[in-house]
Amino acid sequence: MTTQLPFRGVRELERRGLRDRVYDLILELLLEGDVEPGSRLSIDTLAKQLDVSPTPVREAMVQLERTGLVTREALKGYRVAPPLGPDQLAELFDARLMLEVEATRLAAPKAAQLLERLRVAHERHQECADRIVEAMDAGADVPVRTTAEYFDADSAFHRAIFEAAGNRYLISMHDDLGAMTHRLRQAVLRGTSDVREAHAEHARVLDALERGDADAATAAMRAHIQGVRTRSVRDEAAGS
Amino acid sequence: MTTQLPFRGVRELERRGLRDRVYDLILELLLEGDVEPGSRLSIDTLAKQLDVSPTPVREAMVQLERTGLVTREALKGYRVAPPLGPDQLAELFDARLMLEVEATRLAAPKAAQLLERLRVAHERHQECADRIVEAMDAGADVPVRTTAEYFDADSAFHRAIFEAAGNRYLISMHDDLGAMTHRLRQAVLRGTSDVREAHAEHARVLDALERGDADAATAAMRAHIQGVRTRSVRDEAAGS
DNA sequence: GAACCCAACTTCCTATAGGATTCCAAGGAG
DNA sequence: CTCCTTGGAATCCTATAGGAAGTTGGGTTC
Repeated sequence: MTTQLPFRGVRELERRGLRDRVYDLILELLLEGDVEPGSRLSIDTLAKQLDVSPTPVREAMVQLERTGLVTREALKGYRVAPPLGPDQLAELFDARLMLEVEATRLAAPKAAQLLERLRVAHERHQECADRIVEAMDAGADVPVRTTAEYFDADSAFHRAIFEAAGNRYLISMHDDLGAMTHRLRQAVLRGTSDVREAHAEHARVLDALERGDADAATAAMRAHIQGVRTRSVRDEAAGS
Repeated sequence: MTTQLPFRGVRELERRGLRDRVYDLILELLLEGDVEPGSRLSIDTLAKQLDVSPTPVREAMVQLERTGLVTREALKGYRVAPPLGPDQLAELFDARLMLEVEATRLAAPKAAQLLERLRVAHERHQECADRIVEAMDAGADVPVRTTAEYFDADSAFHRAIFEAAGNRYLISMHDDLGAMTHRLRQAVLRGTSDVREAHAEHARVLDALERGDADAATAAMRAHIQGVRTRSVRDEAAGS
């Protein structure tokens, strides 16, 4: 029977080198946020901790350099990238604003296939937001699992738009900024209003796309990114 | 005296690992265009040819993956990336259009410091163009050295704008597309009119920036990229 | 007391070797 | 004649070892 063919397909896709798995592990380690910015990332130490040889670790680090999460100095090794300064923050938002608006503009005419997926992501986003607000209102600590799901849902919404735009270079650029954006999200999540506002802004983008109004969609996306920027700098100031 | 300090600074910057040198060599090899698209790039073979061990070659290949010049398949090795298809070409130009226009928009207010450098690059561009036109009119083969200088001058013009824009993420994105753009330039350089038109389009951008007219500058840049796109597809059709 | 120098340790970087996988070609069955 | 199988060669991938550079701490000199 051919019913098991997809199985094989998945298994084929899962066949990845050790380097890729090491990459994922270190990436996860960095995104958890438990590592001190500026601290050294010793190749040999990481290799021992992960119980592999230094070679695949070294390759993963080259790949990680691209994300901006680690910095390299020849003959001196790798370090966890320092936190984003104010100027770097501004540049990141300028770049992201350009990308997201352009992606929305390109995706708008092809909204037909996009909407279904976008609604699913949006609903999941809402569910996660509800859980976070509920936990925050109760004064309890928000579980790491919950915030991770929230970030994932938020990310899925934007990613759907980029994939609908159908430009592999835009997607690549978006992914490159993904790690940085993730670091930001963690910092932004301070109050319940942030969650509500973000979701409402997403809703306006979705609404405009449903109406087929491309200009309104790009404007709504612009407003969303600007909103994130505003909340970021505000929370940045309040947090420090 | 401190007059020799810059010397030390330069020497410090030159201190790079073997991996970086290997990267440059392979990159140069790929940009020369002498390699067949789709052909395999054996790690061990490259290592022997460059007289180094496979490890730094492996690291360089990971870095090269980012440029899009090589593709990797786990456990199967690296290959020279296939030539750009029509759809990929369109996406590349869309992305570049977005980047260059945004960079021009950001750079326009800071034109004061930019203009000097831009004029130098523009003049060098003209000199190179003159030499190419002269050689083409004489029916002689254009030396590789000459075309390389022309590409470099063209690239310097755009790079000056990006650096004036002062956004490290935009610069990074631009660099990522650099390798692909280079492959395109080689294909575009077919007739003397292309050289003249490109230079004239640059002139309009420079002129608008000198007048301090940001809108005109972005419009001129948009027209320039569109012009390159038009010439690319035309030559693509004529060449095949 | 401060700056400089030096030695030992740690870490990075490169080279070499061996196991695992893929590719290709030759041979045999249908 | 076509398709499948199978063996060997080439290649990728990972592990280990040693040389080179950086880092830290203590001692010395001004």
